[in-house]
Amino acid sequence: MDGNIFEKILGQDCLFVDRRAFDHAFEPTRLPHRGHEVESLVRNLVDALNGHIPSNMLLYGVPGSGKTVVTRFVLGQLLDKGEEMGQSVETYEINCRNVDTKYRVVQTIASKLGRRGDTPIPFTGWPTDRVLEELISRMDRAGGVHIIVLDEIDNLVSRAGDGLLYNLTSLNTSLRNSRCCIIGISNDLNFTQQLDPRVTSRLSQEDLVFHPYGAPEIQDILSERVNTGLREDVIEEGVLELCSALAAQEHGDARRALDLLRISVQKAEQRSQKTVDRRHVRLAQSQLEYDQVTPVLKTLPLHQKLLVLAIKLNEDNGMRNISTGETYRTYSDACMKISVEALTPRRISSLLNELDTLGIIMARNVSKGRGGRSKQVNSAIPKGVDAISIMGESEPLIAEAALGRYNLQSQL
DNA sequence: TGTCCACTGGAAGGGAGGGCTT
DNA sequence: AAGCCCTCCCTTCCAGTGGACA
Repeated sequence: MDGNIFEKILGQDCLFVDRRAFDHAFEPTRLPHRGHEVESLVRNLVDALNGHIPSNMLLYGVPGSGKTVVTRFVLGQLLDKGEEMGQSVETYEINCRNVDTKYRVVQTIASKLGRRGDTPIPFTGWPTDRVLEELISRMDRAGGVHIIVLDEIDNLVSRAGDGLLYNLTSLNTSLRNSRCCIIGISNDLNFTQQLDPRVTSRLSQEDLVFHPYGAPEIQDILSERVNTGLREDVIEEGVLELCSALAAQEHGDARRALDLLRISVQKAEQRSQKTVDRRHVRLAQSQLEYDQVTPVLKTLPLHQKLLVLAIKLNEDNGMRNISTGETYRTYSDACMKISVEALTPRRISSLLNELDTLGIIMARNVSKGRGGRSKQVNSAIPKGVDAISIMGESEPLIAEAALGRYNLQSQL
């Protein structure tokens, strides 16, 4: 081969000026169409600078409606101002999708407050109350105002209950030398229904609803990022409109629009084209659908994979709206073929709910009268994903065996 | 109006695995 | 080493449910 293999790509014209402008974690300096929300947060959090305790807040809105980015933006400015004024303000952002138990949330915050010489708090082992006590003493030691942001708080409550929120919202009664404020961010408007009324009244002293972006608003956000992230005149007419319209269909998700645009630009680059047109957006759309599902599938535990396989198998045989019972029969059949003990129907019912939450299947409860009550299950997996992709490349024989095309037992 | 079906989903608890304390 | 605490994954039990049907 002539020359270095990287040279060909390195020499290519790049359409991006700054790729980070399309990152989900990118923090823009302007937040179009979120002025009202920024102001509400600022009006409340300014108390932290005056030495008072800001009200606890709950921010609601569909995914990609700017809740997290607005909160980060405001807290960033708050920290700057606090430093300038010599007011001690600490902020903690916890994503409750990753940190989803009472112990871990408290442990994460307390560890962030740790200093050299402190006993490190283990990931597990201590009684939760002890970690909570440690948190209180470390907060008091640091002093000032502590603002705890619990992103995807609905996820925490559905997994771990509202015990933690009870503790956190009553921290101020135990703190002597510092003050604490909670900002909960939720995708689910009705999640407070799962809470004890006492927790609800303390937590949602102020509610802020982020309405989904409409297509024109998403278009403004995209234009902003195009100016920062791309070369001039790269985007052809109609591209931003299409990205915005597609994302607006998906409940006004601005992140989705940014992903679409970023991948569209990459598609144009891969083809050594100097501009991005609507065909690139269509290509990006189908890649996004594929990419959304396959990494999630790969990380699923074996029984969930088998469950997805069972649903897919039924669908390949022309079935739609498959009942829980039918899904279970196909699943346990597949388990038998690979000599794995099937889980109980109760467990499978829960796993179907989990797969529904992950967006891998669509399940809804229906009653067929005397035919009983059940779920109607359909897969949400794009057509191009086959059994091998579901089971993962490392387990092709298991996939073949589960489909009955290969005898695993003869190999055991 | 009551019965019945095929489940759903809450509650309780077992057991494995991991870590800390005494 | 024993005892304790925590999470995670799972089972078992069972009351509850929506709507067709007799």
